[in-house]
Amino acid sequence: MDTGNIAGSEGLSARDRAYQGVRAGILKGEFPPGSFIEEATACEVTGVSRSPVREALNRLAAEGYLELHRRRGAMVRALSATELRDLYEVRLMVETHAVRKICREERALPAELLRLCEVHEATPAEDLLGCVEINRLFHQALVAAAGNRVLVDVFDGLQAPLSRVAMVSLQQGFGKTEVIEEEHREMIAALRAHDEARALAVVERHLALMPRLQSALSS
Amino acid sequence: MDTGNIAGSEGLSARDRAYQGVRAGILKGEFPPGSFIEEATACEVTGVSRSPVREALNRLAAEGYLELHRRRGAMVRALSATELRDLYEVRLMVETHAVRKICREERALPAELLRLCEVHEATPAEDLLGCVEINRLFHQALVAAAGNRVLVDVFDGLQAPLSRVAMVSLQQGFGKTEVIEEEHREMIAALRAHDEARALAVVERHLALMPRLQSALSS
DNA sequence: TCTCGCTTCCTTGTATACATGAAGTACACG
DNA sequence: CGTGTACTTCATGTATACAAGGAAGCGAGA
Repeated sequence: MDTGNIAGSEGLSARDRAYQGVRAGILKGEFPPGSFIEEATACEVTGVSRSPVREALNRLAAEGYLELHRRRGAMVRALSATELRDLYEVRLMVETHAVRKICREERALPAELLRLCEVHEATPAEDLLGCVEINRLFHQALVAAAGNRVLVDVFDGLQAPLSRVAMVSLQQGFGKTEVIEEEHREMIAALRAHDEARALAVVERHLALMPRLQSALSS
Repeated sequence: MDTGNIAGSEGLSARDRAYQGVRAGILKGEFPPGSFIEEATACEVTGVSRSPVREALNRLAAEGYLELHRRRGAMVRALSATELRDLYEVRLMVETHAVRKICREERALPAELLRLCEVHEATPAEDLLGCVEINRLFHQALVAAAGNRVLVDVFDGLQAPLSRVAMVSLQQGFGKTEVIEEEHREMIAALRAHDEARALAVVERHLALMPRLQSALSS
């Protein structure tokens, strides 16, 4: 039953191994959109039995990676252009709300935001995965600064499907990482000054770049 | 193994029976907030085995009813005043966004909205569950009219935790159902006229009533 | 009597066996 | 040759058996 110990799987529960294994397979394109993942297949790939695999598939379905058809199995969902647009519209709504709240209530900015900028600057542009993660953390911290836990949960829920295009986005050369970092700094400055109009402008400009990759969606 | 056939459970999968059974227990207060629900208990209550029960508990945890502690079990979550406020803040954000979009893009209103008003009028005020459901459907249809599927998903995600207080809310006498229906009609009129300011005012007034029940939250 | 440690039990986590129902195929009939 | 039906097969849905870890209770020693 030992499949050779996936790196970093020490101490993780079988369910988490199954989740990460299947998720990675989807992200890498080993399970192309539209294809069905049978439980037995997921078991072989991840090296765990059906019980944890089923829980993992359920979770992946809840996060939008899969579509569960009763007695048919788990189909890998394709991200349609429409859905991508909808996702970014909601994301813009969430971040806009967060920024407005931060400015109006003059909330203190967490040191985390500035720290992430430093980390970003110190990260080589070649490290795509690293930049994507830092960018995600920045926006998450921004939303968290609004002080609404539910809002953060909603934002996190959007991240799962968006993570599927984030890497593609950067690989395709959209959103140069230096530009992103610069805009993050500008955002911090605007928020510090409680300049709502300017902060909103930055958010809109920053997020407007993303949906362009609709054209790169054929994968 | 036959526990006497819960009403309306014909044809439902064991997982759904488990889900509805445990959920009903939480809503009815048979599992008070803070208490732990053991899998074996859920099995006895719902009459299914542990496999579907586990899936049901996972789903309930994802919806915010339960809090899963590793190797400790499923604790019934209490809705704190803070969380309730956060939920309504996000809900207001979502509905505001939907209303703005409907007005600006001059979207057609689905006949569903008006139909729900008629149904609401025809429903006796004593039928609390019915009124709650109609109200939920109205707001869901309103959000759906914005034409963003992801937005609807987010809205639906808010409903699960809010359903726990909706009934209490009406029982306590907040939000007389006639007032609610009248405001729904006013909302429709404003949207028809693409009167953004008026529609937004109605939304805010309509939702502002709800968080008052924070005081009735001790249950 | 209090505290430390061990043991035991009970819970969750995981694996596997069994049931059920659907989909695909092959054969027979029109 | 096309179509319909019945059978076979196989994936999912469900139940149960096994493993492992933690918490509570009990006992012994200080």
